[in-house]
Amino acid sequence: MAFDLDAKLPDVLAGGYHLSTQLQALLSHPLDRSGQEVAMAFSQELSRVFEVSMSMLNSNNAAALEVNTGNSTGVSTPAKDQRVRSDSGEVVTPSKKIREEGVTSKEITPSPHKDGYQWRKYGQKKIQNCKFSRYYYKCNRHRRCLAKKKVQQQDGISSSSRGQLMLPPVFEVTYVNEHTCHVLRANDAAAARMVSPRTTNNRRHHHNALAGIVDTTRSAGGGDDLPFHLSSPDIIGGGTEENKAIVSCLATVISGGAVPSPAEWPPAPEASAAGDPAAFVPPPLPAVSMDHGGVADDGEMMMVMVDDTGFPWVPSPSSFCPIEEAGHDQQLVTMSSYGGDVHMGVAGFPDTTVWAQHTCGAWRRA
DNA sequence: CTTATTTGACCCTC
DNA sequence: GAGGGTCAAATAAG
Repeated sequence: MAFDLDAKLPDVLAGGYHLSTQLQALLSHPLDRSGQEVAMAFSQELSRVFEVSMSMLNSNNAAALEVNTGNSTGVSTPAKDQRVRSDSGEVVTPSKKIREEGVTSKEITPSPHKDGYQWRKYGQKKIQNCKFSRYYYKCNRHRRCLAKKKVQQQDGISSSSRGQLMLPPVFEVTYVNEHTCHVLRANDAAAARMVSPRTTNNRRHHHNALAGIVDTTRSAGGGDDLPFHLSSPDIIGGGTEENKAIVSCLATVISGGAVPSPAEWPPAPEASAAGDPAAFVPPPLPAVSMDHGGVADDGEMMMVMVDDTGFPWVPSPSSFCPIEEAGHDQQLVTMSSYGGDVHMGVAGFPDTTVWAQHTCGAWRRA
């Protein structure tokens, strides 16, 4: 497959899809030597498709995407989003509604809704010279999350010019603003705990946290309306002693510091409850680092951690649950990935002694 | 009843 | 006035 220098990304991807289909057909029955060679050739071409696509995306997003705005001129996104100077000299974008927003990324995808977030549609607009309407979505994980996205089905690439093949619809997804929902939700969880630190609800959450289940129930107490802003990462400190303790616990774990040996660990709560004397075996320390963390101006705790793959972790809604056991008021913090299906628990005493941490959704015992 | 979606109206910029 | 983005009342769905 030769790559036309003027090729548009959707065309390159369409070609890749075509190759993939042919390769699948080829692999559907046993291959002789020549068949293997053909399959290898297809595979190499597919690799090139990915290389070229990545290159186009990385080198020049606007030009590479050739966002089809309908005029088919091949001209990249107009200067609408370019910043200009206002009368006061302030650098702003022309549109008031876009002034405080920024396009964070664009992508071409056949599945515009599978990005790990929950979105609420708030508008639909027929765009001039576009065959398909444009859809507008806001992040639905938190009412005050600023993230939005626009989804525009691409014209003219639902069927291949290369012939017989009918391709699935392809969408251009434009993401606007970074997600703030993870921080807002962390704040909600902390606020809920501050409001009612010893309720049966918390006990239920405690159980869920131990089981690695993310309770997606909205936090009570009108947390959505709490004032919040993320300060710089150096804000650790301040706030309640409890919050300080939790932050300190996490910092200890993250830094790989004074974690007790397994022999020093107390039994897992559920092991105690079940009368099971089995040892509580900790998993290896995950390679994580504190990205943001500390106590906000209003005294609420927050944190965002990033693991060695750059994946962010945030406190789940079931975080910060007290464990009243053996006379200790232990704190359990469950960190949750955005996907909600992988968890890491960090627990400790208010005296900042970290006694356990865990990955992969459940407290594991030998 | 609550939540999500639809869709016409409105706002803003060019 | 055109065009794109957002709002919000009406409607649908669970």
